[in-house]
Amino acid sequence: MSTLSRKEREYLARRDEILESAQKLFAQKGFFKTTIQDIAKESEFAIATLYNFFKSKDELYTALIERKTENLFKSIQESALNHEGIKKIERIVYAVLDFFEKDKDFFKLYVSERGGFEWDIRSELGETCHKMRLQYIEFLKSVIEESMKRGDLRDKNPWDISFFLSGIINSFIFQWVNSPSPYSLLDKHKTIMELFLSGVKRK
Amino acid sequence: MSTLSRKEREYLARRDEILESAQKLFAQKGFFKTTIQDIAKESEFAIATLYNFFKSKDELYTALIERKTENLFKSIQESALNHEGIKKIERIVYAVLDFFEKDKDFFKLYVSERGGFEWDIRSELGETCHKMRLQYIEFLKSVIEESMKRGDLRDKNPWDISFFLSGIINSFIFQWVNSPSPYSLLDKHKTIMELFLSGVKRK
DNA sequence: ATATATTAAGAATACTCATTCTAAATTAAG
DNA sequence: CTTAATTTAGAATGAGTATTCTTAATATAT
Repeated sequence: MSTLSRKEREYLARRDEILESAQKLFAQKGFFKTTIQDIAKESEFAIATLYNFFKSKDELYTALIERKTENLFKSIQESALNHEGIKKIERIVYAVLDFFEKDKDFFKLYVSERGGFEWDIRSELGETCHKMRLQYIEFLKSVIEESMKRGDLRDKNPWDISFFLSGIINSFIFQWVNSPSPYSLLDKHKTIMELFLSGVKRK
Repeated sequence: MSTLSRKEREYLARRDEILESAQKLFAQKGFFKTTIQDIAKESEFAIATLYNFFKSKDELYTALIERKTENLFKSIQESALNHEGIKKIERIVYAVLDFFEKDKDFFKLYVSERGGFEWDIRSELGETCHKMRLQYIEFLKSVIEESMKRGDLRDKNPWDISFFLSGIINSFIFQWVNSPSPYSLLDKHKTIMELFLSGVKRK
């Protein structure tokens, strides 16, 4: 039995429905071309009702990105527990692929906001996204440094390697999101690790 | 002596000025938050004058992206001439880095449009960008296949390797664009090639 | 120098929304 | 059942801004 009353649970369930509808539309058409009316229709709530849940369109969007980004980081960190060295990196890569495989739409928002190019530098959302992105890269860096200390990886600038790894992952997700023929993203896990570790040169 | 009349040359020069001003603003604030008035002020032309050069804001933006993207591909292809195998790949990577080092603002637009997430699926701009992106990846793929045939690279799915390579390049440019401390992007050329060829695993 | 075409400035137009308001309908609670 | 709160539909409001129009100024060409 939950500690929340039925009313509270229903409130949160409705809020989630709105967020999911909004995400679908934002991923399809982008922030600016998605209207509140679109979201109202998709979620089957009245416009005025949406404003009972969120103060503004911006707040709705921010809530959406923040919630999911937090989930992503939580998954990544959990997946890394109880593993060390290269195995730990492998678990992280798997967790990222798994997360986006289950939530393709979110990837579109995630990369759209990466760097916050569509936002004023001082926008609140830009700040939040930027912070989370740093948090992610910081974590990657710490894991990579650990692996270098263990002697699993060559000694190189750990920042470079973090960007290298996230770059590979993103480009494979990107390819998958845009591919017309559906396949499982997780199938690319092995390929990604192999390329990351050994590159493409013939020995 | 050019084949164009002075008038024509001046016309094109003005057009270029507008495009450069627009690029600066679009890179700073994004497409939707940049107004025609902003562009008029920045370029020091009147609003009505802008409409003598471009039918609409969309057309201006499209012209901008297309022109530069074409330049990028031209540079890449030229740089690859008279080289073979890994050396050829190295020249291509260098050309990309060099291009964006000289035109940081354009990178922001380029990645914002990659995949066209901010656009309706049927938008004309989305189409064009998508075509050019394919053209780029096709070229990369052909060069990589060539290298595999020569025995320089291991035999793998050439699509995967193309995305791998473009992913590495993009992530290093991305890092550079967002970095507060300025450094030369070209300095990363060696690192990129090394990672691409040999990965990070300790031998 | 005069006629023609181009450019400028900014007002006028026309839309598209985000957000708020209103009054009726629905639901929950006592 | 009655009262209070929530939800709804859709109209009203109010910004913002792309695009066009008008008229004056400027440059170009003959």
